[in-house]
Amino acid sequence: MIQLFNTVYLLKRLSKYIKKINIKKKTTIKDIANVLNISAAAVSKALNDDSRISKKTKKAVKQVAKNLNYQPNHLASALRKGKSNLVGVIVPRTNSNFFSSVIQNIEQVLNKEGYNIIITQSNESYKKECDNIDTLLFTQVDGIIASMANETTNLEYYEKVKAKGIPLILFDRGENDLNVDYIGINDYDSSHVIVEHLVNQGRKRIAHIGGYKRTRIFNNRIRGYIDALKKHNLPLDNELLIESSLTTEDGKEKMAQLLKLKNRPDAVYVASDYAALGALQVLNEHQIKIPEDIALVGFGDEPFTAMVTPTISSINQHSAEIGKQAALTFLSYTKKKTIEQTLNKIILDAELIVRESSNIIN
Amino acid sequence: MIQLFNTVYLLKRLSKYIKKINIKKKTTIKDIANVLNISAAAVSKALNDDSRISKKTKKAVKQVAKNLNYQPNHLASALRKGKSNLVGVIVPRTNSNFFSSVIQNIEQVLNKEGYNIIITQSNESYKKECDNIDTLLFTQVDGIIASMANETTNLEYYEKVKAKGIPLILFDRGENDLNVDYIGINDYDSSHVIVEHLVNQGRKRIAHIGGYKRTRIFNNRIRGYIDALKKHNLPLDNELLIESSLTTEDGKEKMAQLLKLKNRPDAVYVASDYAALGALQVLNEHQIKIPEDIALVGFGDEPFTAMVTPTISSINQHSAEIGKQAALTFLSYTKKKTIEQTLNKIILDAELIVRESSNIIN
DNA sequence: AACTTTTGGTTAAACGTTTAACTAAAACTA
DNA sequence: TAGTTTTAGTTAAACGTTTAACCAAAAGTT
Repeated sequence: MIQLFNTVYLLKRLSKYIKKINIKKKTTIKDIANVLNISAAAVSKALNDDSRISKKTKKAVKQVAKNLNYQPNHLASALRKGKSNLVGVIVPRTNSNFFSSVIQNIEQVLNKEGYNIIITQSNESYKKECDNIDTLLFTQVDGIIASMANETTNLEYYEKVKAKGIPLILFDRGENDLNVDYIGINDYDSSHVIVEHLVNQGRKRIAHIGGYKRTRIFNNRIRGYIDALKKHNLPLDNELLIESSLTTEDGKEKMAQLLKLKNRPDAVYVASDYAALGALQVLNEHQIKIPEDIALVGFGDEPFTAMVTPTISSINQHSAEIGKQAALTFLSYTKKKTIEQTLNKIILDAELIVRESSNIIN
Repeated sequence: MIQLFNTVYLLKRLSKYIKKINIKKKTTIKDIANVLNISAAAVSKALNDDSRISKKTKKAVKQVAKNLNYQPNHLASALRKGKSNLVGVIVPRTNSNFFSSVIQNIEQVLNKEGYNIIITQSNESYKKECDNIDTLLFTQVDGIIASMANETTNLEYYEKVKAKGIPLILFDRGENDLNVDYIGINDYDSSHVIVEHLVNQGRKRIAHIGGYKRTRIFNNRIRGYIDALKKHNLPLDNELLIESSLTTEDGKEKMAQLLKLKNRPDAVYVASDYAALGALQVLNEHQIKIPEDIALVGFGDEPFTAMVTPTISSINQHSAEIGKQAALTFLSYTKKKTIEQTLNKIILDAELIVRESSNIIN
C-alpha cells in the first residue's frame, strides 16, 4: 500500500486499466479513481485543488488523468453546480466590424475567468431575437449580453430573462425601460461633436439621415442634431431630417432624395457608416465634389470608411472598450449571491475621426 | 381521480403548487409531475411525445408546463443522452464577410435540426486554435466545423478530435492529411479562370501575390497560376510570384515591391481581397491607372471590392453553399451509429466577378 | 496518557433528465 | 372464460460531477 503511488507500480496498474477500459470511449473521474484505488470524490477534489487532498495524491491524480487522456465532462459539473460557465451574446449581425470587435473583447475578458461565449445573430429580426433568447436559456447560460435588433420594441422576452434571475447586459442598442446594465457611447454628444465640426468647416445647411426614432440611440442622435443646430443658430429645416433603415441601399435612396431638393444641403451627417457609403456612391455618381460641394460624415468608424474614395469621416464607437466593460459588468454579478439589476449606464465619450469627406479647410 | 385533469380542478392544484414552489427558482419535470400526480418519467415522455402516453395526459402536461413556465434543463438531458446538441465552429475571424456568411448558413441548417452552434475565433493563431478546440471538447460539442488558422501546420490537436470520435468537418482552409470531410472551392481552377481572363484582356506580364505555400489552398492557387501561365505560353518570372501573409498591410508592401521592378507587371492577381485592397491603395497613391496600366484581381468577393474606387474584380467563394454543405455533412454523421471518417471532399466551382479593376476591353 | 486538532480522505446524496424493464388494468381473442 | 395483447403508465437506475457530512489515523497538546 505504501508503494501505491510508486511510478513503476502505477504504470502497471495503469496499463492494465487501459486495456480494460479500451472499449468504452471516454475517461471519467471514476476511471482515475479505480487506477489509484481512491474514491471518485477524492479525484474530483484533487483535480480542483481542494485543500483536503495531499500533494502526493494530487500529483498522482493529475498524472493518471493525463495518461488516460481525461477530459472533464462539463455537462455533469455544470448540472451539479447549477452553472454552465457559458455566456450568451446576441448581436444583430457579426459581419460588421463594430460587433465583431465587441465580441472579440467580451471573449477575451470572459475566457480568462473560465467562461465561454455562445454567439447568436438576430439579423435585425425580432422573431429571430426571441428564438435566440430561448436557445440561450435552453443552453442554461449564466448570463446574456445583447444588442437589440432594430425591430425590437416589445420587451417581454427580455423581461423573461430578467425574471429568471439571469444577468442581462445591453450594449449599443439598449432600452432604459428594462432597467438593466447598459454600455454605450454618448450618442447625443456625438451629434454635437459632428455638427460643431461641420460648422467649423463653414457649413450652413446640415442634413441628417438618421435611424428610426423608436430606437433609443438613433433618437438620441436626432435630438443631439437638433439641439446642436439650435446651439449654433442654424434653423432646423424639416426636409433635411430624414428617418432611414440605415442600410447601404437606403442610404442611396435618402441621399438621392436630398439631392432633389431645390435648396440642397452643404453637409450630410449619416447615422451609420453603411448608409453613408450608399450616400457616397450617389454623390460620386452625380459627380458632386466631396467635401467641397457636400461634406459627409458617417458613424461607426467601420474599416471601409478609410478604404473608399474619398475616405469618410466617422465616429469611433470604442467597440473594444464596450466589449470589455460589458464582460466586466457580467463578471461583477458572478461574485454576488443575489442578482438585483437596476438601470446602470456606462457611457463612453465618442471620438470623431476626420477624414477627406469633411475636411475642407486645411 | 377521474376528474383529475378537469380544468377547474387542475387550476386549483396548480395555484396551490405555485405558492409552494415560489421560493425555488426553476421549474423541473418533477414539479409538473407533482401537480398532476403522475411520475416524472411520464412527464418526460409526454413532453417528448412518446407513444406510450395518452393524448389526454400529454395535453395536461403541456398545459401545466406552460403555466409553470417550464424550461427544460438542457444540461441534464444532454448528460443523460450523452449528446449536447451543440456544434463547435472555429474560424480565423468572424469579421470577414466570407466567414460570417458561412457561419450564418451553418447556423440556419443546424438550427432546424435542433442543434445550436458555438462560434470561436482563432485570430489566425495556432495557440488560440488549440485553446478553442479544448474549449469545444470541454463543452461536449457533438461535432466541430473548422477552417484552420494560417499558422497551423501541426495537426495533433485535430487528431485528438478525431480520436474522440467527434465528427470533424473542415472548410476553406483544410488539410488532406487529416482524412476528414472537406468543403471548399476549386482553388487551382480559380487561378486558371483568373489568368485566362487577364490574358483575354491582353495582359502579358501577370504577377501573383499569393499566400503561404504551406497552406494548401494557397499552394493550389499558386500551382494553378503557374500552370495557367504555361498553358498560355507565358514565361514564369520568379520576381512576379510573391508569398505574402495577405493582410491589407502586407498587400501594400508586396505591391510596392512589384512597382520597384525594372520590368513591371501589367496585371496582378492577389490571393485575398484584403491584400488586394492594400495593393489598390498603393497603385492609387502612385497614380497608376487601373486597369489600363496595371489590372488587378482579388479573391473572395468581399463586399468592399464593390465599394472602393475602382471596384475590384474578384472570385466568389460561394460562402453560403459552403456553410450549408458543411452543416449537412455534419448532420449525415448524426444519423450513423459508428463514426468512421475518411477524406471526403466537396469541391465547388468558383466564379469570377469582373469589375472595373480588370475590365479593359469593353 | 488522555484529550483535541489536523490531515486526508470516504460515503452518499444530489443536480434534472432519460430510458430499460416492469406492471396493472383494459381491451381484445378464440 | 381464460388467455393474450395493448395501453398507459411506474420504478429505478444511469449520465459524470460536486459537496455536505462523516470518520479514522496521525499529530499535537496538556
